[in-house]
Amino acid sequence: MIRAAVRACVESGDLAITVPERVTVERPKVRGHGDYATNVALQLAKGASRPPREVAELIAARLRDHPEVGAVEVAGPGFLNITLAGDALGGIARTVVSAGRDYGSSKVLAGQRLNLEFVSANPTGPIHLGHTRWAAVGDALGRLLSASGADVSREFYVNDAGAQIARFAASLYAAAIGAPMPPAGYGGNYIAEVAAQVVALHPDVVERPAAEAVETFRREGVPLMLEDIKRALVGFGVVFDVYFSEKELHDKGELDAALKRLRDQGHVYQADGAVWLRSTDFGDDKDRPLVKSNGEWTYIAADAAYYLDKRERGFDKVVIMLGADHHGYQGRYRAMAAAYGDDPDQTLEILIGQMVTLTRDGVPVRMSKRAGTIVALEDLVEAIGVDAARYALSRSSTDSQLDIDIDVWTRATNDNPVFYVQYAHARIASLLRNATELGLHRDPEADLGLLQSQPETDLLRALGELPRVVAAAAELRAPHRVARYLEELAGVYHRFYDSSRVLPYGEDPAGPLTFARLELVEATRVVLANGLALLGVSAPERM
RNA sequence: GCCCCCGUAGCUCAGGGGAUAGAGCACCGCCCUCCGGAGGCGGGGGCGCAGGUUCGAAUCCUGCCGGGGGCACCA
Repeated sequence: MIRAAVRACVESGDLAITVPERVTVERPKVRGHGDYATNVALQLAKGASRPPREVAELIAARLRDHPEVGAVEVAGPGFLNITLAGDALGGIARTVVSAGRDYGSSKVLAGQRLNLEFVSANPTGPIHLGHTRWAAVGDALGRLLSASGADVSREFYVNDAGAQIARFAASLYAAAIGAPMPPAGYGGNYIAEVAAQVVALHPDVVERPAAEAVETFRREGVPLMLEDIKRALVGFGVVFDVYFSEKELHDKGELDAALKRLRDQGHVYQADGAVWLRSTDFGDDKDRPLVKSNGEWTYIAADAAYYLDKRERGFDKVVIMLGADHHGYQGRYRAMAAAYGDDPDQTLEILIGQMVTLTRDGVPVRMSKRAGTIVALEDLVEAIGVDAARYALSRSSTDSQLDIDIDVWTRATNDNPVFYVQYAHARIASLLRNATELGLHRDPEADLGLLQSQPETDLLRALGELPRVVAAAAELRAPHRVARYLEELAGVYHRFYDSSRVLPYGEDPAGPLTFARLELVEATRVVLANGLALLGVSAPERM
């Protein structure tokens, strides 16, 4: 709308500039600044060689011709404050209600094929807290990207090959025969549990020669552990499209193919008995080995093959979510992509999430019943429940370290943000139930132009924000924006509710305002439910 | 030494270069004639420090200080 106004100014010769690709529109914080505000005039003033306020006046004149615009004001150094026509604002409620579950979705990312890899916990133990953060954030991001029109595949990379798997198998074997843990073995009760399951499948395994027995524990134990991980994730509401096996990459010869390709492109050399990728040519701070001097593949070699596999499956962009302790990977990963001839800025995106701790009574929780010295997903869920866990993990920027205080997240008061938002939804559901009992049914023809009070228009404006919030959260890979928006919306709704009676008192008849407000309430319910769904958090009818 | 993240109210945290920097908690004072008080209203209180870029900086750049995490032929 604003771009159209600018274009009109340009076409009529009023402004000698090019129409900008996109203009910034925001919802002003201060009420006196209209429903929407934009700073285009300030940005265009220099190019047009005209004072900002003069530019603003020209654009304002065009905007005033728009049917949905009530008033346009030029303010301050050249801001445009736009007030919508009264009935246009009410129309937001109708838009929301008729779109229902789809409200908030868009096509802003249509045409993008994204591979979203997250969690990717080694199948050598339960999912720990850091992975759990990614489970919540990655899943929410997947939902946001899909809602924004992107074609997303959610992927879990299973590191089922290599040294850590050997240690896992050796640990299982040791547990089964009652031997001491091998050096750098895995601890925790789950080792004994998995070992017992393998023994149940192969009662004679402990009688076999050690090498053969360890191989049996590897072959049977890894899938059992992976099933355990999947179960925990499903219980957490997180479903992957693909569990991708590293071992299959090896078995299919994809590492050899990846190495050959890098070698053919001239980025590989021999030194000290190892095979190296000249990653320093592509901005890495040192070269990286692909094959160790003992002939084994390195992890980065498998990553190279995996990246290539994803690209060959047709993904435009490979998104990988990693913990802060892996941030050093970025350089070599980017270098690897560049060595293949890709532009890492276009095809690779590595998201780094900071650490998570769990505290109870102000002291960090460090132990897990089952997982030993790590805190596992199941410990978090047991402590605060799935909804609170997912919400707590999703409501902060992944750039910030996060501490989850069990006391806060189990409290049933509004310093527990998830309750604050869910309560607003439950309260609305209750109100709508009461309306039904009174025989009042929502009227799609209700006169929404009656919604003119401050609390009503504030609520309408807030409801109108969801599509922008969703699109921004998807593009910026920032699901926490949705949570913060929901908290704000819940507050706006509570203020409306407190000031505006919806249902008629006692025996009073329902009037046109009753039906208008019922539509507004239903629209609020839809937005809260949709927002919570994007975070994978339930929207309860009762609490 | 080098790399990444963070530093905003007493606490936990929002804040996509814009107007008077926000929310919850905590503290003080209020609001129940019927829709869930798990609510609402009001009050005090803040951008680590120093430069720079810009019409405009919490936001971008540089340096410093403080906290966390990395820097393997481990994963």
